Amino acid sequence: MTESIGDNAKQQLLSIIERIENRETAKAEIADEIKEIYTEAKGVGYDVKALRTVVSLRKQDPEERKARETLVETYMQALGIA
Amino acid sequence: MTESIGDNAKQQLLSIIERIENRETAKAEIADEIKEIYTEAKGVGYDVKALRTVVSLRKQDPEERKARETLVETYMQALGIA
Amino acid sequence: MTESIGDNAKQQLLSIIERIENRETAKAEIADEIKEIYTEAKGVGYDVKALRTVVSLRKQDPEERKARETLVETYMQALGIA
Amino acid sequence: MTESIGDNAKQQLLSIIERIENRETAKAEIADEIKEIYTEAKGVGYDVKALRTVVSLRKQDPEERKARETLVETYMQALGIA
DNA sequence: ACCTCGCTGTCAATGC
DNA sequence: GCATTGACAGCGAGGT
Repeated sequence: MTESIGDNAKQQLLSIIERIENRETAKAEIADEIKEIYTEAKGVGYDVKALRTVVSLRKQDPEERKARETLVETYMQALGIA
Repeated sequence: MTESIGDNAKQQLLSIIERIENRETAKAEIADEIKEIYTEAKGVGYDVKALRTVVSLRKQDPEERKARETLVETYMQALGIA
Repeated sequence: MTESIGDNAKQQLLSIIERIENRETAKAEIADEIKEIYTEAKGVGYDVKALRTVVSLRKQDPEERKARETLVETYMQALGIA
Repeated sequence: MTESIGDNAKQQLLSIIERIENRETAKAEIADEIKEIYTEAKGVGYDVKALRTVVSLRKQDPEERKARETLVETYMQALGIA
């Protein structure tokens, strides 16, 4: 026997770790790209925070969104806040 | 010499750590209380997520809030979303 | 009947919101105190990040901690990292 | 004039938003892949939490890591914790 | 169905 | 003052 179970285990572990690291690198790169787009947008006059809100709103189901918005307004009015 | 510098240092470090832990415990208790209030509110029919939104809105400066809201709407309309 | 259901509901909602805000204020104060302690410690030469690690380690169950640490070391050695 | 400034602005905004959404989608897909790898590893007997720790440790600069670790141990020993 | 835990996004603090 | 980094809270998934 030229190869022990231990070696196989090591290979397997290494493979798992490297696959994860590989994907994490890719993810980090994309995160950077997103950041760059926001920075660029800011450079031409957009409000980054508002843009983030827009992106977030577009992600949500319109029905759900409307429903919750109404509820929030109801609560706000009950508290005497326009 | 009955007391070394090391002992003083240990005492100082211990004091720091214990003060931090003491405050963290207090903080965690309050966090639990907040959670309980939300749970209780949910029990009598309130929508927790909407309540959180209300609390969050009340925290913000009304002027700022209004301004950003307007901006978001402008963006949304430009995108053809009511 | 001098009071409508609506008024009761308003009172209830206001009570909930105010209780939450009250606790959140208390929580924020404690968070500030914790921050101050770290700042003070930094001022007398402690490494804040290391202190945070110590606080975090002390929070964990020693048994659990030891077990996981061993496992991590096993993995690290399999990967050829001391 | 067949095209107003407003239209250009709309196009620009739409472009920004779509580019962001596009990258966010890609990022979410990768995050899913990472999750899958962990799940798979768990299926063949690995401790997911320990794996995460390993990945995290490998990310850090060895020098820095060693230095801070030493500091943490110093503090721990001063507190009488092995 | 609850509850814990990890992930993500937000916010504030710090360094350049 | 801006950009980066780290702490923190909210959200969602998965396990019990």
